[in-house]
Amino acid sequence: MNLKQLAHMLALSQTTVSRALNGYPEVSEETRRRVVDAAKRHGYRPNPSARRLATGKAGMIGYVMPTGSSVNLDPHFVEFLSGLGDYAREHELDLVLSPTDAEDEETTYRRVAANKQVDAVYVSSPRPQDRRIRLLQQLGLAYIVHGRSEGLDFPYPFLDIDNEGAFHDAGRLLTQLGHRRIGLINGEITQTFAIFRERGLARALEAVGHPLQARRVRSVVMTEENGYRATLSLMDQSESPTALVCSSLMLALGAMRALSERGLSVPTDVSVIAHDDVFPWLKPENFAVPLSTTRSSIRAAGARIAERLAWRISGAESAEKQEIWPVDLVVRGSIAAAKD
Amino acid sequence: MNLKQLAHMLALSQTTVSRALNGYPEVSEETRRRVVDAAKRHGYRPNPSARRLATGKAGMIGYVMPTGSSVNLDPHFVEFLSGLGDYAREHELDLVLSPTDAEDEETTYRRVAANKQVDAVYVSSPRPQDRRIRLLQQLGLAYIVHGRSEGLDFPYPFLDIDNEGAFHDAGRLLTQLGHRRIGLINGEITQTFAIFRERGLARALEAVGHPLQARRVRSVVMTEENGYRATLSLMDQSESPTALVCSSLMLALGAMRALSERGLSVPTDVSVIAHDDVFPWLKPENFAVPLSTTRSSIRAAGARIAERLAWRISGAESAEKQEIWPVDLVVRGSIAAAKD
DNA sequence: TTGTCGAACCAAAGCGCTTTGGAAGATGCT
DNA sequence: AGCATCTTCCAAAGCGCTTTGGTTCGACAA
Repeated sequence: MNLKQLAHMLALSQTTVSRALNGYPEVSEETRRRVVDAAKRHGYRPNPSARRLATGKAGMIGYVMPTGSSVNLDPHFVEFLSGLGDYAREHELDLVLSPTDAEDEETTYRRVAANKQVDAVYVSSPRPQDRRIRLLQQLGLAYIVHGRSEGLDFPYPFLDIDNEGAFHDAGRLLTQLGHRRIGLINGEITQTFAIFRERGLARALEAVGHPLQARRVRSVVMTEENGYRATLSLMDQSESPTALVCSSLMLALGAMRALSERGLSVPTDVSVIAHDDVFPWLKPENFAVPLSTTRSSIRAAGARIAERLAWRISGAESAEKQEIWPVDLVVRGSIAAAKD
Repeated sequence: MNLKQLAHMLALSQTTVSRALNGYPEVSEETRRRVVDAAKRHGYRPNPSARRLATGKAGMIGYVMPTGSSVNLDPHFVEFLSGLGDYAREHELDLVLSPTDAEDEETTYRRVAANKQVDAVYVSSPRPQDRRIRLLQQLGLAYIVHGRSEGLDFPYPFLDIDNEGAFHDAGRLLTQLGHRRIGLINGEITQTFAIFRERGLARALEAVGHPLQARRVRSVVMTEENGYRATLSLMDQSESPTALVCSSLMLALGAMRALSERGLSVPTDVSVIAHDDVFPWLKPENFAVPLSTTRSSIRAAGARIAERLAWRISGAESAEKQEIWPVDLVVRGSIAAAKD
């Protein structure tokens, strides 16, 4: 069933039917009712390709997805996607994933923009001075960044959590408990979120006159194994940390394993705080010792991004809206006062 | 830059340019070279919407993605996606995710089929007599199932791993080690993969005259917490299992926590085997006690599905090809001979 | 020389929608 | 009655491609 057939069946022109369906005013209410009714009855659905060709609007949002043997999409992505889906589902918004060679994202962004298959894209895991953002700006493709870049000389729309504040608060709490030797097991420092977290923790330590020492910081891809290794390397130093802050639950899992392997107990010997993005399948309260966390639902962020993207497309949102979410600090059994 | 402009600039008709670009024979080799060359130089890219409208071919593959507060996309999905991306990237194949209310997937499938936005879809987490498969068959939309259904009266294309064989082998190994009381912590039994796994384990136990007891089986959503709970409930029974088989690493993680909480050590008191879908961020060899696993890369499956989907679209593959991958059984420290 | 055939190219008709630029008829005002 | 003004509808022109159904021209055979 296409427009032509529907129009013919109603003895109306395609113009009128199209307008009736799209809510234009040049149609009498009675006609509109008839049209809408018939469309529903016959299950008419405008062909999106045709519509897109005519209007240039796609009704889809995109994501340029880095892949390749060296790249691992991590589980955060799927949670984010869930959130995106939560919103998109209710608006019949589809999501287009364009896989790309991680080394050459630019080409893919250009292709996506040229194809006009999507109205807007979101960008994740931004780095300082992120080239993708500059490129999108220049290509004129609508976008929103999940996270933040830094050092860009123009305003760009983003949604981020207060990573700095979160890790500052975590650090402050630890210092209040008397900890001075605090270790940080962070994500890759090329990403701004990691930079902000380190900055936050450093600020808290400075406030008590014990700057964060570089030798107590590790920046790694956030896997269990890396958490384990980083922890070992931190604990095997002289003057080892009395507290550990981890950037993800995966890292914390590895940290816990390393600590127990070294015969160190949590929180008696070492306090641990980790950032929790809220996964349904692994919860900090279920760690052998319930884990204190800075918590922010990445799924909620996904839903919010989808919503803003939708607004952005419809022109209801400015291209410069920046949004920063506060982060909860949830105290559980994994922290205690420093021994010495 | 569109076809018209390019054609005009070459002083050729659109027909000829189109044919040259698409490899039709009615064009002299010299002309073709000129055209291809000019197209490349000017960065001409056919507008996909227009092409789609004209041909009906989309050049994209789809996935109807259940979402909603009650649905949790699990981390397997992201690994699968990585694999899909590995292949798709090299073929400029995009992936369209259509989020759907989990209660009403049918509507979404119909929409996807009607929209003709994608040439084919893949179906995951099939159940016995899966209605989606029947629907797709009837809608005439090309598809491949990741996993298997059961009890369908027509042949359908799928890629599955040998879940039955894997858990049979795991069970047989355990029985060979003298275990007779074996517990199974499975995924939701509505899914065929879980059914096959239970079947495999049951077969192995029957072979030694000790049928799998229903009271030693749990079927749960595969989270750490559920693994923990299921393990507790199994171990707190009289005649508790001397060995545990888990359907995922997440479950195994919870199982390990439960066992250690009960003061049971692995493998001395309890042997453990789990299925490993191969995640980069959590590896069985890195468990406190290295975990024996049945292993099959879900990422590889994703890549293979993408490949087959591409063939399917181009008509190079039959609509009935079924493929079953063997599963490795990897022995590590978590299993030992039964004590009694 | 004429007729046939293949190679190489082209004009134009879609694909299914939106949107521009009217047109017809009803209504209001003087 | 005459004219302007809405209201409501329509024909047709795109959007950028593919594909059908030619046409033209040179080569070759008779």
